[in-house]
Amino acid sequence: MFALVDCNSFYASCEQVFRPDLRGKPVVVLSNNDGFVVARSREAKALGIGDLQPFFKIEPLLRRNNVAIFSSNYPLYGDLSNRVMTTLKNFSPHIEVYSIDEMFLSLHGMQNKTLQHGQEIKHRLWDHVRMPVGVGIAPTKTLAKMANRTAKKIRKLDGVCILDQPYKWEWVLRRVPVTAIWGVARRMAARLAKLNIESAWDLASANPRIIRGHSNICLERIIEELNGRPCLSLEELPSAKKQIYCTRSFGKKARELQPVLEAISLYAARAADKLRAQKYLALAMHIFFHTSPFKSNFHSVSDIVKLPYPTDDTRLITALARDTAARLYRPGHEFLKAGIGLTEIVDKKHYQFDLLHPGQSEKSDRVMKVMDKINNSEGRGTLFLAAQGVRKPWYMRQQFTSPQYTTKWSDLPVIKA
DNA sequence: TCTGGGGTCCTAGGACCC
DNA sequence: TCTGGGGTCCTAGGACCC
Repeated sequence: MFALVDCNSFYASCEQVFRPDLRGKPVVVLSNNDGFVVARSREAKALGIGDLQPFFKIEPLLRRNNVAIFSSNYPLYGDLSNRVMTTLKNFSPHIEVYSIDEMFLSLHGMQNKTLQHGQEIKHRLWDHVRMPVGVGIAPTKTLAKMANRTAKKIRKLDGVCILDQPYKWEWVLRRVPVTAIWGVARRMAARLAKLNIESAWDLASANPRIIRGHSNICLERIIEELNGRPCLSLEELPSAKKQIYCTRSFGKKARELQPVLEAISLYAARAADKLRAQKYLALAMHIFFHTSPFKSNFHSVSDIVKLPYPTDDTRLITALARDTAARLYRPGHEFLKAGIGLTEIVDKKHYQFDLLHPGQSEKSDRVMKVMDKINNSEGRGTLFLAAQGVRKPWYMRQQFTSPQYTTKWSDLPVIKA
């Protein structure tokens, strides 16, 4: 049996942890650059605020209804996510962290008291972290996802849903469209509709081989999983990243080369930081920037360049990223977004170096080590390359950021006596 | 004025090999 | 008359996830 624990409106719930005055009130959290609504408390949903709505379009509605608005505060969310995970480890030795707000647990050998178990998980997370969650329990991950969704939709279930018998999951699957299934979205649904498959149950009772002819192996696995036959296993060890991207929209559109170069430099440095944290080296890099796709004359440039040797040196990666960006840049455009990706990455420890090429110098390693040490102890961005610029007027908008309550000494909440 | 960011996996088709 | 069979690797593009 698998349990899927999914935090309710995770980002909004995180903001409420240190603002209990906002409990029971409408709260929304915006994406980077204050672009979209990415999380809504239940009360905000009740006001008719949809998911992924552009902020500028719904701002009047939010103001009118006194909705609490927050920019994304990832240090806070990441830390609370870790606390949720730590608490869950008391319930099962086998946990997969699927995303920042979702964890799968293996409940092997606990078949008989699953409902009680689910309730305990929910209550403990509220007691320890003040995090409201839904719990779905079923014999496969796909059904556990469905159980979780059901736990949140049907109030009577009180946040916990167990689908441990075929008649139970048949009841649910008959009542939801295929798009309610994990791994089936709009485009797949359109193709299935042509085969007269509309409900999740239609898909569950279809012939996997025939469906595969119309699609791919993923959908065949989904059918098996919907029938209680596990195809997806618990992945306890997070797999190493295969590519590392850092990309952002500009807070103020870039009309000149300078802000583009500064942004590219900053994102190159961030990507290199992540690369070193994973103890990997990069062999190639993807650089791109573009204007708004919502406007006419959409202009987009990109290039993939090889690094001279496998490296994790911020200085080398930044220099090449800047040269590439300068080469791609054409004046006369208002750039909306820029980014870089490290696309070919290899394990630093096991990489076989070229016999005739010395590769990255030890001096480079030492410089990067010092840089990381300072930035880890004094805060990110304490030591940086001047190429990133100092004032950064192009940096993303974050008008409504809450304090980093749990990860920054100066933001620690103060209790008044 | 104003629309996120960071990933993964799969397949088809081309290039190339013996 | 008339041009195999089996395989690998790479890339672009599609689809999906949170």
